Amino acid sequence: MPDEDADLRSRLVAVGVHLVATEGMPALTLREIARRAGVSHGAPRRYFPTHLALLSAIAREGFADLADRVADTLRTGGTHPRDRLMALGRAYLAFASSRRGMFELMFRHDLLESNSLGLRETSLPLFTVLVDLVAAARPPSEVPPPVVAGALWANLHGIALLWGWGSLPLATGAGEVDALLRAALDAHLGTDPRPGTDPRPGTDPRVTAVAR
Amino acid sequence: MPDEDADLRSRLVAVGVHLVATEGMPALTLREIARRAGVSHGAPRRYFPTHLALLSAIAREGFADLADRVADTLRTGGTHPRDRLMALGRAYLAFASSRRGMFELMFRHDLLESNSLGLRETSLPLFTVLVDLVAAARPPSEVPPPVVAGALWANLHGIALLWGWGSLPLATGAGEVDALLRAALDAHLGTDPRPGTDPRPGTDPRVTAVAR
DNA sequence: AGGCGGCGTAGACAGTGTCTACTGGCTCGT
DNA sequence: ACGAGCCAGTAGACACTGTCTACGCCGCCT
Repeated sequence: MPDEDADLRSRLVAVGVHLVATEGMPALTLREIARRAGVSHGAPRRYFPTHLALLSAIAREGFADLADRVADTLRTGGTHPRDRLMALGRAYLAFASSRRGMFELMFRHDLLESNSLGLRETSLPLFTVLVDLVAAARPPSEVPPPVVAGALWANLHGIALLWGWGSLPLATGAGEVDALLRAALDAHLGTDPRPGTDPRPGTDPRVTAVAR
Repeated sequence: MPDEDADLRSRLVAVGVHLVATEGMPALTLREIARRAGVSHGAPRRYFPTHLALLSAIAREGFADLADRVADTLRTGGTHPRDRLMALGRAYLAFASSRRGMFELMFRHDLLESNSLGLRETSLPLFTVLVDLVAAARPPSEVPPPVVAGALWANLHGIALLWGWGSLPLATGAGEVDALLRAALDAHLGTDPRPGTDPRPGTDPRVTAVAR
């Protein structure tokens, strides 16, 4: 329930965040948001010149949320870069599955393409975190860390998508997705050289945190 | 220019294919398609109960096109599974970038979620091709080929997406994307053991089956 | 010949995003 | 203290969209 006595601008994006979480992305109508905010359908125009601008503001909130979750996960996670990367990946996938509507909204092409909205800038700090972790977790190589981080992110995002709409026909369980994630890490960073870490997929009890 | 004297059903999807290629996905309005097909806006309802059904038919055409391209690429490509996988990846990325609107349409969540449309079944043969190639290209391991293929596909799809809207801040050139693709292959299959042009002995490319 | 069934038309309806004309109330300058 | 101006929000119009329903028209079959 969004704050009642705040300026309309923040109330609108709060309503939007609440709405996309409960009703899904197609419910993010300009008029519906205005309705739930208790104003007429023309009111948002004072603060957002177009519908996409409002959606972008809501999506920015989503990026902030994701960044917070990743930060929390990294704070409570292990110290080894490998573990931190695994935690980051899990947080990413958990976000994609629990906040599915918001995730869709965040990566809508027509939002990202309108570069005047600063969405790319919003998603960039997350990427730098990933780059740093990759640089720390990987033995030095000739291929620069940002490329590896990009590939890893692409992999992560692809897993989130394909898993999201169930088009990974064989790896549908949460544990299998975790295996997929671990495989991705092994793939891009080389297999984990640490002894005592069981590389067998599916045996990690922390996996269940990802399930919807 | 779609065929003039064909049954309306195929004319509609032909118009849709042409339209999404020239004007982009938001132009795929039911009324606009009907307009370009020279019929009234209610006519498509005879053949497609809803707008999404028509879009799904168009998307199916896209999947068929992608399968054909992949088949062509595999036919003219090298014989080593590694080369074939690289060609497949390039074809996938080329499709995603040249037929961008169609690519968006094909992977729209609301199309994929309506499972009664058989889209998942349409995209499955492509996946099996990938699985076979992965099985042939990779040394035997305890992690099953479908999982590796899934991870590879996720990686591929993620690259296509992130590259598509330019959110891979550092790898924007076509050559760099190719490097990203090669890195993905190295990552999921292990680094290419072939030194130069020397084909690896013992691994015969036994996969020639193609989709459709 | 006549009925009939399918194909396409035309219009209504609710809903959308954008734009414009218009208030009501608040602040601010004099 | 008081009128001017301005600004947030209202209300309605407009061109769209997708869906639904009632209606003709043409050809086919018995």
